[in-house]
Amino acid sequence: MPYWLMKSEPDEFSVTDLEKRETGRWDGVRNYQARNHLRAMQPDDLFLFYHSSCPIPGVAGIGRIVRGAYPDPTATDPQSPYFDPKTAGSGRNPWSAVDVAHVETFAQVLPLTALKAEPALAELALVQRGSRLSVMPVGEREWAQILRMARSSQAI
DNA sequence: GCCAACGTTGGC
DNA sequence: GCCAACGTTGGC
Repeated sequence: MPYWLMKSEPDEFSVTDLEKRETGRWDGVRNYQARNHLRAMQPDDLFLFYHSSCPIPGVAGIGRIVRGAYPDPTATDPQSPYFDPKTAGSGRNPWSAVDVAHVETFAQVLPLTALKAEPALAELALVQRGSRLSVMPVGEREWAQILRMARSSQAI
């Protein structure tokens, strides 16, 4: 089963927000590469919930896909901050959303700095120079490594 | 707030 | 189809 990582600004939508609501819709992705990853997701796939553009960027918890990709309604909703006029005018919606459920909130965020410092994670797309991709696959070995790191940082 | 890196747009 | 200009992402 594939694993994923998805970025969100915690001011907008954090792992604790997801925890409170239990489920949510992951929408607003407006990059084709990221969208293609969304479309590859299947129910029960797990993902790392990454907090970006915040005091401590890093992996904050785990979520699970509960519904595979479907047309992103925010693209055609003029009230949405993710409204895409081009999509709305075209009658065809190229953007995708998935539904997600909360699995776990880490006691502490596993910071990006720790991920970058770990040689076993050198291949991770997240730590590549200049990577801005907001939805990306995570290899099984990397997944296991990141969970180990998250667990051990909680034990401190 | 700065800036590097990247994606997108639009003139030609 | 090229490529400069612009906008966005996201760490620092």
